[in-house]
Amino acid sequence: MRLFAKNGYAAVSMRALASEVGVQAGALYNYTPDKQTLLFTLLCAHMEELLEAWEDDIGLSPLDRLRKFVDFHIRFHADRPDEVFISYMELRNLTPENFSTVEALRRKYEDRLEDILRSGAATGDFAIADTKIATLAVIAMLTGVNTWFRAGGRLSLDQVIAQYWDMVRKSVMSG
Amino acid sequence: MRLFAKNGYAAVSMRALASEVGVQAGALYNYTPDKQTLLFTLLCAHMEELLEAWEDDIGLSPLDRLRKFVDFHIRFHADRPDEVFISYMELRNLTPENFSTVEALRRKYEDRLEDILRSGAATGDFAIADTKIATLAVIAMLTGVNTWFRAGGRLSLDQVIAQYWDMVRKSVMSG
DNA sequence: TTTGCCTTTGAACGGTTGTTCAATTAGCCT
DNA sequence: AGGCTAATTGAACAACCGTTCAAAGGCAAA
Repeated sequence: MRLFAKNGYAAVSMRALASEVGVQAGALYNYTPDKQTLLFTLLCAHMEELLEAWEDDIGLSPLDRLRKFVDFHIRFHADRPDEVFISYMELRNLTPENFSTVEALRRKYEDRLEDILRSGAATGDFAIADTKIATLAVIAMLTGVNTWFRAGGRLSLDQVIAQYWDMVRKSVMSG
Repeated sequence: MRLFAKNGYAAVSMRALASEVGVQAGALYNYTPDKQTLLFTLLCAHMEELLEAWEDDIGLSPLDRLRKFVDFHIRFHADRPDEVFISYMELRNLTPENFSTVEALRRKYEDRLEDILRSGAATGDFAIADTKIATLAVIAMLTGVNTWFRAGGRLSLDQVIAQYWDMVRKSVMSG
């Protein structure tokens, strides 16, 4: 993960991966059939961990569910910068079938957010023209945190989350 | 641009680039000292075109300036999917010096938006806790359009811009 | 201590990489 | 037509790529 994130999948050789774990290149083939499958496995594991970690609470109001989602998404992604970076940058290095699998997992995650936005739109708590677009807009905004946030910087993660929540909340609210 | 966007910088050989323009690999070295500089030149040109294309109008209200920015950003980026893709994905393939140069251009562009947000915050039109964060949040949200928008899809670009403008406007507005 | 199995090595495979360069070609000026 | 310059070729370079595999090594059970 570290090597892929820093240098890119194509630029990391099996020999470099092997030397990172103190082994010769050939030995890696006891653990993965090829390099492509290794990337696929890493991306799948990350997406499944993401899906498993998110727990919705449909007893809450749409607004509270959304707040919880924003908090969860930023925290989960901030904890895993390498995994997030790879799963956005290296999708094109997957075979078409593997890409479809990972993309389906991502869409499944997006659906979690769209559910919240739809329910809020239904109750009139939210004013959203198109929930699919709003979903993608919010996720892009939240995931963007990873491109600049560094622990120990000017702002704490809590402060960052507070402001993002403020913006997300207003962006979907009616009135 | 097309090849880099589709396959990634590292996966495109000089021979592939040459054959795309109907020439042998050696001939490319009359136009670039090396592959790395070619990428750098492309990224620089794109960022400079972006900066040159944006024209602010400080005579307008902060809200109108922001509306104009949203419209401009989405349109400019939707017109250049390859360039945008590359300039987000291939930054790590630049040497440190080249990376700094491109990053400086990007920051310069972000400053254009932050100027607007700051002026709106100063007049009280906007309610923004931290203009730097708001800048990055808005740009991430707008640039995200490129990951899914395709001309001829369910929504026209005008419709997309309208909804993004609605969300951006609300996210920075007071009240 | 020996057996048997699983892991690792290290060399080798054919192919591709970015880059260089002498030799050739192309195109324009006189 | 001849001559000069600039562009292009095609071969060559050393280095590295993902992957394979016979040989060697490590280690627990008998």
